[in-house]
Amino acid sequence: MSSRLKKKRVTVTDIAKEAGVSLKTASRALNNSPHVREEKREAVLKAAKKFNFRPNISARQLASNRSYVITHFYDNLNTDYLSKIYTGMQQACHKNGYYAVAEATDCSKKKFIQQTLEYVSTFNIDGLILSPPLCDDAALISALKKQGIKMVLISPQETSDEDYFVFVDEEKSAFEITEHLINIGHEHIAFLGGLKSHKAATDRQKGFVAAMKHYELTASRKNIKSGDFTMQSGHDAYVDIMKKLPEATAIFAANDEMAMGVIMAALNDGKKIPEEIAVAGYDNIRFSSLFWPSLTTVSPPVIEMADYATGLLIRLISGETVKNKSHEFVSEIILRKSTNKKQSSKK
Amino acid sequence: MSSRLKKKRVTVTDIAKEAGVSLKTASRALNNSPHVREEKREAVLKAAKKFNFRPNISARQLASNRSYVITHFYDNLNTDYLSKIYTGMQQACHKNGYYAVAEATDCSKKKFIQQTLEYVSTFNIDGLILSPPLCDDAALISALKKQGIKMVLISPQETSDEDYFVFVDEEKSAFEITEHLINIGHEHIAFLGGLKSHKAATDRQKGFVAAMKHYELTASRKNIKSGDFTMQSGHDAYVDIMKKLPEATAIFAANDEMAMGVIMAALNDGKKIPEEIAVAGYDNIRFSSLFWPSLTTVSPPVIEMADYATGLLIRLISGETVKNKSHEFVSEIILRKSTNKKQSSKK
DNA sequence: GCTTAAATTGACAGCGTTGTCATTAAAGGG
DNA sequence: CCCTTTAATGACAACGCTGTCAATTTAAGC
Repeated sequence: MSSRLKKKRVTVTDIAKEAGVSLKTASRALNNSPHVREEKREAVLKAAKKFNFRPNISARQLASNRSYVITHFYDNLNTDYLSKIYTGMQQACHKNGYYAVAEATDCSKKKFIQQTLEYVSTFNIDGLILSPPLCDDAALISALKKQGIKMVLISPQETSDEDYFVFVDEEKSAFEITEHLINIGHEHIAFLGGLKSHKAATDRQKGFVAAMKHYELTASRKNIKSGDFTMQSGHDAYVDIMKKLPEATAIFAANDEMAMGVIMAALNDGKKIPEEIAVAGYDNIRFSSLFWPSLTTVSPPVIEMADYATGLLIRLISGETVKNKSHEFVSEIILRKSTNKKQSSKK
Repeated sequence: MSSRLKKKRVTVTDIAKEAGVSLKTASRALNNSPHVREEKREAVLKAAKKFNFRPNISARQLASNRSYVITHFYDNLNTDYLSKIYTGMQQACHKNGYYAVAEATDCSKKKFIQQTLEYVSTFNIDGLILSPPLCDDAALISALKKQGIKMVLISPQETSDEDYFVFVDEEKSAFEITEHLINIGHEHIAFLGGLKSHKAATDRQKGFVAAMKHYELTASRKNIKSGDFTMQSGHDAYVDIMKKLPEATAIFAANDEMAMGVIMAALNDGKKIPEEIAVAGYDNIRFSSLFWPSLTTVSPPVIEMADYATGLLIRLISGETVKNKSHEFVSEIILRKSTNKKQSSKK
């Protein structure tokens, strides 16, 4: 019974016939070209809907000499972060008929810049998203620029007014989460920073110091330590902090892993969390909500940032001129069990 | 000076001219067609190399009516797992000139099957990779089959000999890691299982029981508990285990998160790890190596599985007939600090 | 060496879009 | 109401590759 007819694809030609216009007019209408009379546009869109028309992406790519592919280059093992970026890219790509691809690189390799350029030209990539640490590789970026390829950077450390980028105000968020600790009654708060070379870490420290000063609490050598972002270093720092500042009742670590190390050391030390020691982190890694006790932390809106960055990139690719070269995002403070006792508000 | 000549693309025609053959012969040589004389093939490949020829993917897609895109559909928030699958897919895709795409779905939605079918036809997807839980959605799979789309499943719970899939022997790995605990001297080992509905969890339990029996140790209600895969449930289970089986010196949890919960509860309980309580997990989530103490666990070769699955899929797409519909993988046992004391080998 | 079968090769027509450019219709100016 | 300008439209040629099928070459058989 089931006659296996080769299912014919619906093409623009079919739509044009149905709508009683030429192929090209149909194409224009479907691509939001301004040079189409309103009534014809409607007829075309109606026909397209009727036939459930989907343009053939390959044909479009071939004819327009664009790939409709945007690639995110990364050199980063934090899959959590990568997935969020990919999700954001997908969101923006879906809206615009683009493809999102993620590509790992190894920027320590000598040939990586050349390989990247080759990749871009082989696949005729329309645009790039670069995340840390690649977004700070001046040599890579200038090589790409020379090729005339569009790109948008996510959270670069150094910003130039030549580049398009998105970023998040780390200092502000650090201020706010410190403020939260102060508001719930803490006065002796220690900060556990990260590597000096990491701009985000120093920004977070600035925010901490600013908040402490604002509330007339001391922020000095005594309550500012630094780690290397690992859980182990968080553990060690706790021991150190308790030695030098035994009156501390709260610790704010510059990333979640160190915060978890702090929590484990504190538990090991017989302290109750959050009753005796409150702990806050930064980043909202996936594990922060699964951890026990769940971790109060700062959640950067990575998905939104990637979505915005990709949308911006697509506009650039389309030849639009965009005035604002950068866009600021604000992180969310996520209150969880590691600081949440009775919420004795002091405010 | 730099005359902005529009960089001309190298096409198959150029290669053909250089090699002194026809367009079609060049095309054949470049596509490993068997019907080309060796000397001509070499000439073509040499010319391609000389001109650094890269085929235009869009043109190929258009002419061959294939998209060269493979999509991984998932409904899973474990970014860690997803990233590994994507990496494996990328590996296989790179080797074969395909694109890898990852697409989130929500299989609780009514319309999700229809949406999936639409997606596949819109983008003319050549093949699909399905991971849990989608790989066990019979309705989805039969709908896709009806469309004639090729797919390979990753770790399905139920296997049919109609489907192509890759899987990993959970029971065996659970046996091995239990054996490891026994080998380093433990006799009273508790198992912390997961949800009954989760086949992997019951397999892991079977492996545990088998190992215990094999070494003539008891595995009964007393030392088999179950949790719900969360860290909190690991914590609670530890308390329970210590009540019912105070002589326990090792705990094997059916996933890493529960294992971490166990560790935290044990530390809180004043126990030293691994000296007084050894803990092993399962899955090797990213955090397992960052955790402190780092976690002994079972690491399923997800990247390799995805690589293999994708390679298989590409062969199916190419029309190859593959006899072995499934392929088994073996997980690696990763020994870390949470069990590693002196390695008092008993064997 | 001749006939037939098999392997190789190439001419050419698409694939479904978009770009170009010439043509036609509408609008505006006097 | 005619002439000029501007907007709208359509014919047709790309885009770079693969599929089809007929033409040609090579190998095989006797």
